[in-house]
Amino acid sequence: MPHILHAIPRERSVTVHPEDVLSWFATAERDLPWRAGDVTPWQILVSEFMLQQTPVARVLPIWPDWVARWPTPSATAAASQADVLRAWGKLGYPRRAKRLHECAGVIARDFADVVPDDVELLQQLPGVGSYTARAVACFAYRRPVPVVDTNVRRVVARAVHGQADAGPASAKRDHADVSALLPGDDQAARFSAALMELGALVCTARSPRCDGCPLRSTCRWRLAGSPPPVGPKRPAQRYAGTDRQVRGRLLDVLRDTDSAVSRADLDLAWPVDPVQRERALASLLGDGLVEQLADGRFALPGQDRNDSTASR
DNA sequence: CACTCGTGGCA
DNA sequence: TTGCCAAGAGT
Repeated sequence: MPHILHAIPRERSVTVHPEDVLSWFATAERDLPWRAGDVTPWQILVSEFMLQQTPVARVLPIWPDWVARWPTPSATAAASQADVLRAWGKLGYPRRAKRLHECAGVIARDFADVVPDDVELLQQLPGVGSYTARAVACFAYRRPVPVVDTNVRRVVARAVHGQADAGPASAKRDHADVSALLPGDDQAARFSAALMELGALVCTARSPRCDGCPLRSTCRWRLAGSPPPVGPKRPAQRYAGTDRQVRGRLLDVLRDTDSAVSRADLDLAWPVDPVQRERALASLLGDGLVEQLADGRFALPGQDRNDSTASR
């Protein structure tokens, strides 16, 4: 008997008991609007697009208005890209808004306006990667697939591997890690939501609240004395002065007006460095987030331009 | 694999 | 103040 036990590698012994996480979740779950019972798969997909690299608090004021205005893929696809970009506002990474618009068109045209429930099909949609495909399959269709986001990877890194933070993402290993924890029955989907919630509320990147953690008695990282992260940390990404900031400024000008704007108007948005400004504008045109009209002015793609200032 | 791509809040 | 970070995807 002891012989068998000793043959089990430490890494693989159980440190996460699903029932502990689920009972914690029952009391700690946030009342997020996209978790309500009458929310459709499409509306859940919209929330996942918005939540890609964007905090919940910033999505909260945008999502309800968005899904009320465009409740289905076909309704979304029928909107102009300009209206979509304006409704997206300052959520950031506006290419997501464009991909969401494209995604709506594909679902409306190729899937009869019904969001697929299969991970492989979902992942072929524009803007839908491994995480989002699994999140929709799980949260919208209750499929028992592993859902691995940055929160889950951090919880697993700590509780299972005893490391302060997760290393670089590795789809195969990450999915295997979570699959090993998933309760095999109809609790799997709820468990995935609970694991994400635990990472978001308790097992946070900075100053985790271990006192309130349902895993505190078995967490390998805690049992090891909460050692600091090992290895080199990636240099923090800058924003001030980057092309991304310039793109943001240019797009901000175009979102704020119903009419097309001249190149001189765009110059005002980033006067200091014309070379960088032109590079940013070119990249926005290349991304299809901005278009240039025949008269040389610029506008969000597909917007109505019946403005009286148009030169004839 | 490494890099780009927004934005704002918080320690 | 500045650095860190937030339900990633695409190239």
